Amino acid sequence: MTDDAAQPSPPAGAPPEQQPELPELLMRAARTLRRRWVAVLEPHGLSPHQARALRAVVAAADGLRVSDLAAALRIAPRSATEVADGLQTAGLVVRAADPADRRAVVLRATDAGHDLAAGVARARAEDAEALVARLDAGDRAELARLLRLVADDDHDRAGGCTTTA
Amino acid sequence: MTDDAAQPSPPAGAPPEQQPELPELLMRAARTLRRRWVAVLEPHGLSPHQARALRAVVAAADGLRVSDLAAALRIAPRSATEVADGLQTAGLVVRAADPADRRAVVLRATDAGHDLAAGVARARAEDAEALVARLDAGDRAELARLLRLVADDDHDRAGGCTTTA
DNA sequence: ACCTCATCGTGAGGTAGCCTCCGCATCGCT
DNA sequence: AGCGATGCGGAGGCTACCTCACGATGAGGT
Repeated sequence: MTDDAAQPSPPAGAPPEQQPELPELLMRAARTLRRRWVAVLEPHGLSPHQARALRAVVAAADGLRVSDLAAALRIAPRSATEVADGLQTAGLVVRAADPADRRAVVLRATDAGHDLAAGVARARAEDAEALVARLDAGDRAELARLLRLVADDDHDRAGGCTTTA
Repeated sequence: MTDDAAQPSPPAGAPPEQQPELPELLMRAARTLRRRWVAVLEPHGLSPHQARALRAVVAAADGLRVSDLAAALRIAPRSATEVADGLQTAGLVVRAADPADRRAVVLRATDAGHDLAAGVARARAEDAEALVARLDAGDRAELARLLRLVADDDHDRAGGCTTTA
């Protein structure tokens, strides 16, 4: 009777002994990705979270409410106020009254905000390109397919990056 | 009420844009994984970081120095002290004098610590198994191969989880 | 018209997790 | 010895979250 009870490592010598490694490998790849993403952001003076927020604001043609920003970032509304503060202090967004609802405040990207968002998007695309350049087209498609299988229970659609926990 | 929010990908633009999806997909899969990992940990009352720390302590047969814990967690030595405090408060580790160096403090897992670590490892393995159950053996091997290609510039080997930006 | 309740943004205050600077005991070397 | 280097931890600070409370506003009922 081989000891197979809750044993993380498969019997030595067996070829298929990488399953337990898979999750770790995935986390490692993700870590690599995030490290690069942070590195891309750094020269622009943005945190990953700020970058996500800026992207959301830029994407909203007619302004983004603070509460919508909170939803986009998956944080409490109160915390979104702080993120907005940061972006505003950096001159990337401005607050304006929502004509449709005087309680609300809409965030709108300034020219600098648009420029920075575009620059970041470009830099990020370049970096992503560099990263996946090691894979040929078939591999990319295959990887995408497999990742989709693993990730499909993730019901969120926020793009970009992970925020920590 | 405005459900505009963030638009993930603007289809208009550069033609060859399948790659930008890949990194995002990867991050999403990683997020899924981490969410599950946290869920596994929660009933045990551990944070991901504590779990990593406990694992490191348990793995060190003759005790782990605080500074080594810091290295394992990639945090400042001072911060490792705090992590150790948490584990000690939870009764999972004890501090003892290092017979070889009276400056040093070695952390040693208590029985409870060993038990909990074993339980967590089992739960995690089960969960990981459940997650990759969607893939057949060939897919797993393929995914592992592709992830290795993407992750190879990551020079650390810490398992489990990420945090920190 | 008015009253009530939900919603919006934010001030106040709290927590977790990290950091640096510093001090103290101890090592290792000369 | 003497002295710089090393290992922990106290003090204090930062960031990024959170909840609770509040004033202003919007929307619906009567």
